[in-house]
Parts: sequence; C-alpha cells; structure tokens
Amino acid sequence: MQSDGRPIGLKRNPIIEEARRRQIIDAAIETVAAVGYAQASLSRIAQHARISKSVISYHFAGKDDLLEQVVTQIYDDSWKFIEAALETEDTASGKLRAYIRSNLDYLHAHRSRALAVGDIVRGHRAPDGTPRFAATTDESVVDLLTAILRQGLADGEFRDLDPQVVAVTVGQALIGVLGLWVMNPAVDLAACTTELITLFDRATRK
Amino acid sequence: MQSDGRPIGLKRNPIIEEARRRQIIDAAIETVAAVGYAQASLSRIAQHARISKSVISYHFAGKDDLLEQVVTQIYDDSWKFIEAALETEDTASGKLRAYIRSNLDYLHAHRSRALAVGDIVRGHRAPDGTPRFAATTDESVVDLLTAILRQGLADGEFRDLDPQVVAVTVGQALIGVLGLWVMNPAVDLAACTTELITLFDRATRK
Amino acid sequence: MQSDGRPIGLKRNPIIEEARRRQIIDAAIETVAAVGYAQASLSRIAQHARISKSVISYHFAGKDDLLEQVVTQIYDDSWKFIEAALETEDTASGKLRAYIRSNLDYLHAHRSRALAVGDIVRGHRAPDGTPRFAATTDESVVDLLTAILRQGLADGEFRDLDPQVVAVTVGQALIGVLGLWVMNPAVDLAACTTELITLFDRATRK
Amino acid sequence: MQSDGRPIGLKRNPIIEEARRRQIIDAAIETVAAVGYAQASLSRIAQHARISKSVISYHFAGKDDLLEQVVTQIYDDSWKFIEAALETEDTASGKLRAYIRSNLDYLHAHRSRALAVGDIVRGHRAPDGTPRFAATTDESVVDLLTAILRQGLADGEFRDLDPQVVAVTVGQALIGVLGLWVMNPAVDLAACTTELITLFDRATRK
DNA sequence: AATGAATGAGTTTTCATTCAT
DNA sequence: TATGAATGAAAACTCATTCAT
Repeated sequence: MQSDGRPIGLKRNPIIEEARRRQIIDAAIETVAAVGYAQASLSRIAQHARISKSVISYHFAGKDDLLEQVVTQIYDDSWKFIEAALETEDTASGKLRAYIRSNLDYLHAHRSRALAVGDIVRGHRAPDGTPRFAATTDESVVDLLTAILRQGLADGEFRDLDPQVVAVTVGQALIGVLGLWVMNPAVDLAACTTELITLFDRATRK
Repeated sequence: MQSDGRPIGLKRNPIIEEARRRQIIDAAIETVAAVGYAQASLSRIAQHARISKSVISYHFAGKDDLLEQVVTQIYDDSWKFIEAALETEDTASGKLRAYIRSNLDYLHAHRSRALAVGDIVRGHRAPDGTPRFAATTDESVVDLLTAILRQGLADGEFRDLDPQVVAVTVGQALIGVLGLWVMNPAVDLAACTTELITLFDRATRK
Repeated sequence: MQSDGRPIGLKRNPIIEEARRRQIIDAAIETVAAVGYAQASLSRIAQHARISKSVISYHFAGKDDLLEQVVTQIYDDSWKFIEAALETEDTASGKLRAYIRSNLDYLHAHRSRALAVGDIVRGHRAPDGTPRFAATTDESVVDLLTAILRQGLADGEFRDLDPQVVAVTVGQALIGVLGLWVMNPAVDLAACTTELITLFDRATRK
Repeated sequence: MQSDGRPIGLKRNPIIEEARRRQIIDAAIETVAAVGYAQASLSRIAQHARISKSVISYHFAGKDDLLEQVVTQIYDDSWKFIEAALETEDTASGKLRAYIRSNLDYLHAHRSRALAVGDIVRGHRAPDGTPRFAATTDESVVDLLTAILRQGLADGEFRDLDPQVVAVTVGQALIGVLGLWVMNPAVDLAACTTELITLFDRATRK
C-alpha cells in the first residue's frame, strides 16, 4: 500500500515527483537487466538508484505498481519511436522493413529496456503463479505485425502466408538477434538488421 | 549441500533412488511451467510432488543441483528425439526442415518442459546475478543450426546468407511459435510447423 | 548479509541505532552465558531481547558480525579497566599483581561476559570448522603478560623463568578460578584472588 | 531412541559390537577436536568414521548417549594412566609433580582427546541450555588435586595455601600449556612440563 | 548387524511492506 | 517529501531421529 504519509491535497510537487518516479523506473530497468527478474529485489533497485528503499514505497503503491509502470513506460516509449518510422512507409513490405529496422535500432539504443521488459512480463506473477501481464505486451507487438501482414495480403504484396505465425516469427527473430548481441557485444547488429530484412523480404514476397 | 544423511558409498538402491529423482525433477518442471521460475520454491516443488521438502535435500545437493539436472535431463531427452529425425535426412535443407519439425513435435508433446527450460536457463543465477547456465544451452542449439546452414552453403543449396543470424532466427522462431501456442492452446501448432518450414525454406533457398 | 533494508548512507539515527546494537549485543552475551554457544541461536537471542528475529538482521550483517562485535566489545571494555589498573604500578611484580586483581575484579562484575567470551571464541567457526577468532584474543592477553614478565626479568625482579609458559599459566589460572566461581557462586572470589596473587608472587620471585 | 531392529537376545556379537563402538567413539573425538563441538554433527562423525549415519543410531541410543560414552571413555582412560604414575610417589609434592607430568604426557599422546573432552563437557546441553555433564568432569580432576594438596598440608610439606584454588590453578595451567602447544606445535611441551613442575614446586613449598 | 530413505523441527537469511517521524 | 526502524512470512538448508528392509 502507498504510504499514508503521502500528501493528498495540493502540496505535491509534480516535477520532483515525476523526476523521482523516472529515476526509480530507470533503476528498476537497469537492475532487472543486470541481475534478472528473480534477483531484482526492491532493495537492489533502491541501491542502484542510491536512494532509500522506502522512497520506492512512497512513490509506488508496491512492487506490482512499480513493475507495471516500468512495462508501460517501455512500451509507450518504444511505440512512439516505431510509430514514427512506420508512418514514413505506405506499403506493407515497407512497413515490415521499417518495423524491423526501427525496432532493432530502438533496442540497440536501449539495451537494458529490451532485456528487462521480457523478463518482467514473463516473471512477474501473483504469489500463486498467475501472470500479472499476460496478453498486454507481446501480443500488442504481434497484433501490429499481424495487421501489417494482413494489409500486405489484402494488397496482394505477399505470398499466401499465415499472418500470425509470420508475425510471431518476426517478433521472436528480433528478440533472438538482440539476445545474440547482448551475450556477445562484438556481434554486428547493423549487419544482422540487414540480414533479417532480407530474410523476411524473401520469406514473404510472392 | 546435499543432506548429510545421504549415503556416500555406492550401495544406495538405484531403483528407488532413480524413481525419486525423476519424480522430483518432473515436479520441478511442472512447477516452473505453472508458476514461473521466480515463484518455483523448493516448498512448492515438494508440495507438487506430494513429498516433504527435505526429501529434495536428500536426493539433490541443493536447488542449484536440482535445476541443473532438470535442464540436463530436458536437453538430453530432446536431443535424442531431434537427432533421430536429423539422421533421416541428407541434404542441409532436409535437415533444416527435420530440425524444425522434430523440435516442435517434441515441444508439442512436452509442453511444460518447453516452458520450464527457458525460464530456468534465463532465471537461475547466482545471488549476485551471474547466470548459472549461459552458454551451455541456447548456444548448442544455435551451433547445431549454424553447422547445418554452413553445410548448405558449402553444398550450394542455400543463398548467400549469414549462418549465425539465420540460426538464431530459426531458434527464436521456434520459441516464439511455441510461446504462442502455450499462451493460447487453441493455436494450431501443426499448421504453424508447416508455415515455419515454408518460411525458412523460402528464406534460405537460392 | 546485513538486511537490505538497512540504510547505506550516514544519516541513520545514531542514538536509537546504538541503543539497539547494545541491547542486542547484551542479549547475545546473556544468551551464550546461559545456554552455551552451541545453543545460542539468533531466535533465542531475539527472544531474550524481546525483539523480532529480523531486528538482528537489520542491525548486524549476520551472526558472524554480531558475535564479532560481542567479542570486540568485551575485549575493549575489559581492557580499559585493566589498563587503568596497570598504570598505577611501576614494577613488573606490581603490574602482575594488578593484572590478576583487575582481571578478576572485572570478571567478577561481569560474570556473563566472562562466560560468553570464551565460549564464543572457542565455538564460533566457519562451517568447515576453521576458527573465526583464533589469535586475536587469547594471544593478546598472553602477549601482555609475557611483556610484563620480560620487563621483570630485565629488571632482575624475577627468577629465571620462561615468560611465555608463566604467562599462559597465569592467564589460564584466572580462567580456572573464574570457572570455579561460575559453577559454584558460593566460592569466595576475593579469597581466590588473594591466593592467586600470593601463588604467582612466590612462583616468580627470586 | 535405539533402533528397534537392535537384537535383544543372544544373537549379538559382542566383539564386533565393541569394535564398532570404539570406532565411532574415536571418530567422534577426532571430529570434535577438529571442528569443535558446535560443528560436530552426527553426519560429520559418520563421515569421519566412513560409515553410514544410521550405524551410529544402531550402536548408540542417540547423540547424548554417544557423547556421554566419549567423555566416560576419555576420563577412564586417562585416569588409568595418571593413577599408575601417582602410585610411584609417596609424598604430596611428589604426587603433585607426578600428576603434572603424567597428565601432560597423556595429553601429549592423545591431543584430540584433550581438545574434545573440554569442548563436549562445556558444549553439550539439553535443548533448553541445561548442562548435561556439569560436575562429573572437571571436578574430579580438581578433587584429586585438592586431596593431594590437603595431604601435603597435613604432612607439613606445603605452605599455608588454599587447596582448592591451587588445585584449580594447576588444572587450568595444564590446559593452558596444552592449548599453547595445540595452537603452535612448535612449542616444546617437554620444556613446558619442567617449567610447570618448577613453578608449582616453588608456589607450594614452605 | 547394517543402512537407505524419509521427515519435522529448527537454523540463518532475505524480502516486501508498514509505520512513526 | 523522505526515510530509519521494525516485522512477519517465506526462502534454502541442516540436523537428529525413525522406520522398513
């Protein structure tokens, strides 16, 4: 529960509040990326942010709330970036290429977010094991890609493919290439990006 | 540490011993599949196996040991299945198809193993966040696929592709499709298998 | 590990902090004195201090840390007392007498400390049996006595004796007499003190 | 409780039984000497004896029983040795010298017993902290020495000393010198023996 | 005579959370 | 707005003991 000491009325300073919230969210992302969801305790997150543990309790209702905001933040943020890239393309194949490229570019620029978000979505559950995120997340990516692929099918751009399966494949391929690069930073992510674009171009065209 | 009650010598009864070991390993797999690595405590695993917590300590040196044996068991088991499928093919493209099919077939038949193994490999770390499995696992899959793809390149079967990137893509595509099916068992995994085979056939051929 | 709840910086309240630390250290001493090192669990110590078990984890990094501070505290404390007594004497024989008397007086006033410190120093070890205190403790007493005896030899006050053996003998005699009194509080510790002073006076003079 | 499987009637083989009992007792002594009472679990003792843990349960009613027999064994054994030495002397001062020498000789020959016995007597208690050995042990040594000293007083051999205090001092001096030698095997125990004999000769004579 | 298997009680430690200030 | 202090629940693990064979 959020601390009762939290002011209810007018005294809140939304600027400081927001800065702290961001700082804590960033620390949570870095911590999960570094040690994995299962080892990412509030203590460790606080330690990373160089703040007291109770500051987290003050700004967030609890661990659930924090992680929910972390995930939301990352999805919103990445979506802004990808959306802008998609808007520059009209054809489905162009959008597919733009999606792959913008996605990898974003992940390239925000490695820890990419690492953290999957871990949290998969790992964060109720004490009884019930997922706390489920469909909200991966599905939105798959849904977007599915929509692009359906458009391409309708426009006659693509061969007769199953949009959902290909969408999932694209999504996971991105994660896979990212994982490769994360484990071994020597991997040339730009080259991988080109390779993936070629691969799915061939895999989808008539 | 393994419970000190554990006999040191060779005289232990291998039948009961092995049965219990399997029972506990299976319970661990089911538990991780059901509630996720982070929630899979020894208590819960014991509860699932309907045994006392300390029976686990008796048969395994600790949580590390148990999870290591779980992963080993799954990898060994699936490898036997896949290996047999690969041996029926001579060409690289045939082997690629066989790999995709046998892998999905195995996962289809052992859903919880598929769910558990990734979670454990990703989640199980030292207290300081250092991975405990890392290379042993995903790499071996990627290495196998890379070898198949290299053979295909040498034999002139494939277009000029980057074997490692494609290998990773294939591996992750499998995980992705599996994930799709796991979240939504209504997904037609057989259809997905066919789709993936087509996809990577097109993506790799000249 | 110290509970992660523990603030890292410098801002902690030193008054409450110190009070609790002392309270816990005292409870540890009383508990070890009452039930012996091997039976002195953190539970029992917490019970004795009438606090929750986790308060100990909050203020100390662990059992090791607590016991180390217990021993340090007792040694520092007793040393202050003995040092003051030694400073009132110039001759070696005077210092020897002062050491015996002040030591027994201190132990007489703090029976549980006397009981606990030996038990902890002897009993507290790494899981593999390696001592955790060893030389730090008994040696410093022996070293002090050895120095006094060497001074007496140099000044021609004492017969030709082996300073180390006599030092050990004195040290152990004190422990022995104390043990006698501890087991049987009816023993007249003051009389024992006088007796020991006479004994070692005779044993060392020319 | 002793295992119910223990044969009650005539089938026991007292020779094998006795050999095992001794083996286990010896292992217990070595283990306590090596790692200290608090770390000397039945597992570790069994490991040391290279037998199964349950063999101990078979031959002893429990840990209490085992440790009691360990202590009894050591006291009986050392007493035989010391008694023989005392019988060669008539005067109290001769007996005192003989006691010191024979005691140190015995300890010298059985270092682990010397280490273990004190640790067990001090450490072994009921779960509530109540001692399990108490007076039985150290007292018998002190009683013997006290008797010797009383005889010397009665015969006019000694100065007017407090027999109990001196007895305790002698006993602890022996332990102290032994401890010195145990910590640092380079210490010349024979020289220490001579030194102690001189010391207490001077400390007690008229 | 011996021992593998099993277990419940108890160990230290970590954690998310609450509360008073 | 912030945080030190406290706590109960639960984690992994160890131990002496019991029991069936």
